[in-house]
Amino acid sequence: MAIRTRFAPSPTGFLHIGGARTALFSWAYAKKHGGKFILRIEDTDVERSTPEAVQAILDGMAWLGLDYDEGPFYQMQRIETYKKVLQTMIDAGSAYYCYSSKEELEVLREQQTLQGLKPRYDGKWRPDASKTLPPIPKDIPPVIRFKNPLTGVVVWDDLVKGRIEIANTELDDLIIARADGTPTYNFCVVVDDFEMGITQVIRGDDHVNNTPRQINMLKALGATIPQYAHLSMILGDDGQKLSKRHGAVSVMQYHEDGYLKEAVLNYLARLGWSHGDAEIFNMQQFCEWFDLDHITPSAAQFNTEKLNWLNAHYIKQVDLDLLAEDISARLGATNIETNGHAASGMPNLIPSLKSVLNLYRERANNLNQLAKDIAFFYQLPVANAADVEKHITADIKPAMTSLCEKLAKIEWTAEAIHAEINALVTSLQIKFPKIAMPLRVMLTGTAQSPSIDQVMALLGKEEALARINTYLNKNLK
RNA sequence: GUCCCCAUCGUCUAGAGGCCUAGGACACCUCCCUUUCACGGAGGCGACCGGGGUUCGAAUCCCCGUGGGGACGCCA
Repeated sequence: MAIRTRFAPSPTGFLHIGGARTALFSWAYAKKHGGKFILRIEDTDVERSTPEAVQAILDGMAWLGLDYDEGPFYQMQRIETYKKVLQTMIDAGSAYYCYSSKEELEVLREQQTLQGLKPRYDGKWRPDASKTLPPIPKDIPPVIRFKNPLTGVVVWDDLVKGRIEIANTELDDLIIARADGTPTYNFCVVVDDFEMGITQVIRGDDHVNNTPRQINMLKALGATIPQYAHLSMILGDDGQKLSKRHGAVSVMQYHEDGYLKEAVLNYLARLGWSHGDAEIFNMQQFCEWFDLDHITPSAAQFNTEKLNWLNAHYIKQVDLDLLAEDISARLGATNIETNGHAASGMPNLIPSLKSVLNLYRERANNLNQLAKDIAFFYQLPVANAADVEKHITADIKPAMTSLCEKLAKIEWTAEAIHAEINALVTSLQIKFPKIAMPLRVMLTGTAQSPSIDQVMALLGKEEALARINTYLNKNLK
């Protein structure tokens, strides 16, 4: 049978890391088996669903490249279908009207909780051959409840957690349509999974408790029961549960925070799933390897350090044109131009972004940091005061002046620059850093950079000498 | 409270009864490289929650604890 999986978020917020991983696993499973991946928006909670949230989810999936074969289907556009099924179930006696008011149910729940019982519907309106139903109140619009079996157990072989067994006595008759006639979550899921021919339901394990109810309804509808795979949750970096109040962020936030989607995908893939010792792999490999057997049933803690490590890897690997495009956008966001125009106060030629990235990508693990680190090529840096004080001292002025004179005459390559500095430190019998460090601070504004000769080569002769002279013209301490 | 789930280095994990003196990765530490900071390379530290079984043999199977989590909505 053809594999059909689905991702079914409710649009009440952005696509967070847990949702993204669920989508990724569902997507990969379909890809692996040559099946279809379906996107379904579960928006039956009209109060909390928003179009912005729908868009945020779509954006998140688009960024990660999680393309779907069918959908997005919106449940609110399928109301007529649900109503038909609802009527069928009432006619068949597998669902019934319930006139218990919200207030009444609340009192019931309170009493049960007080008695240490599991809060549940008492079956007041459940039709039964052996009992007569109370008279129907005029002023209460009824909800529809599913007539859950009273005995027996629901069993399924969870693809990640193994066999799970829940007694029907633990379940009550859940509401499948509200008083206003709109169907509820558990019911819509059942109808949709059935009608959309879903073969594997891969979702968060907060749904484990819904599964027996859904299976019972599926059975009542005469549907084939799909296989279920319940993924455990992802904890925050601090081991705490992720929530709106605590630590949960949109996947798009990772983009803003300087992460490559390749790193996020690879990281997410390894969170709760493994393929032997494989740590670094692309999505094509992932789709080939992916299986449900190697998913850990226990919760996983998010680890930013490891994400950073993967990010560093992919910054080195990613296509240079794409990297330049990304960094250019990040620089542009801070009004730094990189394409041929000189920034204000910096009259000389500027190096190509790609050549700069070629030198700098090796040492970066974050795109924002990378953009920040290379900004000095495109605008005058504001030097770190402590570095200036430490490295640019009056005693280096003669050496620096003489170096500038030499540099002015040479062909501007890293090798030639290096040779000049070397000749200078040799003749003066000083250590290389004695010259390299002040140069670094003068040129880049900081005491950290790649080989200073390579930085200078990229900066260009005029600009490099100009920056050095700015300091030589000052009174140095 | 009731039901369900989970439990290997700090973290992500390998592990399907003997291949385990428990492997890999991130982080951390040391050394090397070096022109600073990184990158990179080589090492190191570091775990089977506890107790009972089953078995010739248990990280692995079973039971009981303990700890953590989830669910108990006219939310999804």
